[in-house]
Amino acid sequence: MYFNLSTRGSGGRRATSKEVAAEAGVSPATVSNAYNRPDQLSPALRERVFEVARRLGYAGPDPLGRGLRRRRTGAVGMLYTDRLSYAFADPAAVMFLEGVSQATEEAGLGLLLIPGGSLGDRDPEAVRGAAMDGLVIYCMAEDDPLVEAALDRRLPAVLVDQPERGDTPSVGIDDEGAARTAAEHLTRLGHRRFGVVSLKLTPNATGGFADSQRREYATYRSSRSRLKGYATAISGAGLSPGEMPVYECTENTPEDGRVAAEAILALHPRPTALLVMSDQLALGALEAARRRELSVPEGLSVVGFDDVPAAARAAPPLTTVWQPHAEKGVKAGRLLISQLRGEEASRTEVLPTRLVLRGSTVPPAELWSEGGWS
Amino acid sequence: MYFNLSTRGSGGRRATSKEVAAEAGVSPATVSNAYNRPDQLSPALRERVFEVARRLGYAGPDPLGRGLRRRRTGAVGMLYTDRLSYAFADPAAVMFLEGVSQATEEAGLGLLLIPGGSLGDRDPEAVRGAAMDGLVIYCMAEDDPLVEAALDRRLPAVLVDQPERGDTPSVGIDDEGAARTAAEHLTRLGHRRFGVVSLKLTPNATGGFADSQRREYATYRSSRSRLKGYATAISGAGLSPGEMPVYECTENTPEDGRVAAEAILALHPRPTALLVMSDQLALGALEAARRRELSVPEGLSVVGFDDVPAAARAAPPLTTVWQPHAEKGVKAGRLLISQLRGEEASRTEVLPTRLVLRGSTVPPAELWSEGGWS
DNA sequence: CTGAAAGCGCTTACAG
DNA sequence: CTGAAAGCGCTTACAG
Repeated sequence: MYFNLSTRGSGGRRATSKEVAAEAGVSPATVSNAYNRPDQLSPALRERVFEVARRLGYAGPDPLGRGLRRRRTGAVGMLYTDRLSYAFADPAAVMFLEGVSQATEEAGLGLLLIPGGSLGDRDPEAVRGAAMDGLVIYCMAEDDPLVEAALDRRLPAVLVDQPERGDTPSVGIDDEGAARTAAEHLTRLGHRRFGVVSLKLTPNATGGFADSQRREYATYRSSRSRLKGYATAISGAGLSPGEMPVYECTENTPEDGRVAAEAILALHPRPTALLVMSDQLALGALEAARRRELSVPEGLSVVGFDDVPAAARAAPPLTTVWQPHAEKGVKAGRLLISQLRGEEASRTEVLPTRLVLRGSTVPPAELWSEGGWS
Repeated sequence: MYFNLSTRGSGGRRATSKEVAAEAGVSPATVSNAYNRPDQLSPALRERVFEVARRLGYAGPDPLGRGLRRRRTGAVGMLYTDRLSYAFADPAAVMFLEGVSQATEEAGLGLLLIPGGSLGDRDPEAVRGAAMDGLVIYCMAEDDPLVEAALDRRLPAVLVDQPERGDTPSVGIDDEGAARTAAEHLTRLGHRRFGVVSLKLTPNATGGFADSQRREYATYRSSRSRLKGYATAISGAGLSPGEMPVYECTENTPEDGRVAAEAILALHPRPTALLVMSDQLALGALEAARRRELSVPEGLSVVGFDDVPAAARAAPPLTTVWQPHAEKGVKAGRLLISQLRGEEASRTEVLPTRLVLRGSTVPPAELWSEGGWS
């Protein structure tokens, strides 16, 4: 035995297939065959190879050597908008990941979460250096340099909730249509004064009211499309969307939603309805109303987006736009896997959404006294 | 230009550093230096190399080639109890992952989620073949073959919520003590008849009431320790823990918790208090009580475990054992990273827990009529 | 500041 | 059923 058999990582040097071969008196090819093509050698010889491997502490072919030779890694990557750790704080992203992981696990693939660096300086090093066979690009800003870097890898890829790019397959929803439906629900109830609690419009968002130029040039497609959908509904009701206050949040958390809603509710005249781009934010908006002792829905209607589990359990239960997060993940994963298998994948999948009516929306109080709705 | 410049993955063959070198009229070492050691060549030459690289569609050193040569991948692995996709459905696991990803992202490392295969036949292939520099082993059964396979890799590793093994560092909580405290809270309130809604005791659990042997030989340490803690408290109150019904769930979901609680609440005499091993399960227990029109806490006390966000928002708010999930993840991640850096890591970290008293526990109804507690 | 050589650990035709 | 040879793409001393 000519090497160190320490029991733990850092210290211990692992045996190689070559060493196992030498010790077993066979060629490296035979060791490889023992692991990869059992039919290529006698069971007895195979057992002998394994026996020697066990003795030398050889745990099977090194993934890097094998990967280099075979030109694949057995893992797919995942690129997310924000710092990775934020993804786990966002229920919608978690459901999406659940779907992706279901697809990759079915295929026996690992799922590599790629670090994006801090938001200020997105560092493309990690995406350039990630060992993966393909990747899912989720919710990134159109001008995020990481998208460029990722696409430059020329790996099979799937874009999710992003604009099409080249011939890369994509999956998403009709954000604009869904947002329009949500806003139309409110205009039909008779609301005339709206406020929008918005997700980030650009990666470097600082938060606060967004002017019309900022709204127009949002680089997150979902945010831009939803804004457009809200505006279309407002215009359709004969109102002017330009005057509608849009407060931009920097994080998709109830805290940010609360702050945004507080700012909007301090306006005069006060909006009677809030269009909120996510349920996480909407949960915060409910809290803001509570703090102002403004009851929802009587004094304020709120409509969210996503239909995360907490939406139904909120007080009051939230009217919101349902979208199939997990299914989106499964679809994205499968689309990627079929590319890995060399199958021709469909180009674009647009998944359905649905407005879910719950307890957070009613006609505005003004109409009650007019007797128009009672 | 002597090769194919397709824009998408599957089809396009990527250029190699060798080809870039040839085209630029330099050696491969110089190309490597352009990417890895800018100080080793003139800015002008470096720019020329990049220019050629761009033209040929070379996106930087291939991670596999580089990884093999450098003997590291830039990613750490994560092994989870169950199918990967279940992890995303478990809020406690998600918070743990949030912590791990925070630590890995700080270090610029990827996080590779390793597929475990279906539960019936755990397939160690993926853990043998995963390209990673180290790994976190989270909540696995003691006899899960994947743990063996993972440790055989002799990579730096951290065990979480699992028994110590060799000199691998570990992080966890005092499950037994925390469970005892939870149960003592109920015995002190005067409860005498308990039921336990248990997490899985072994990987192949089929669900249902668990006899004493099964309880004793549970291979999930957390489950076994919590059972022991409950039993110690019960004994301490002069009662016999052996008679206490323990219903084992197969998944950590509200649905499973509901089914378990329904089975326990159908017993005669009916327990006045439920010791539940997770908040997810406890949420289901609340639902079971609701369906029986048994009000909590008046007719039934319930104490959970984990203190996930939904626990505080439940009706009634859940008395439960808080534990620092995210911090556990951060600690595990950092412990792993310090090993990767060759630093000597501490062996074991036991994080604090705390019983959080909320609205789901009161003295048993029997005592009220006796006037002992009013 | 640049290049030639060796080698990271493996697998795959191919020849026997 | 087994082995010798080539090579996957890169980086690192080392020599100049």
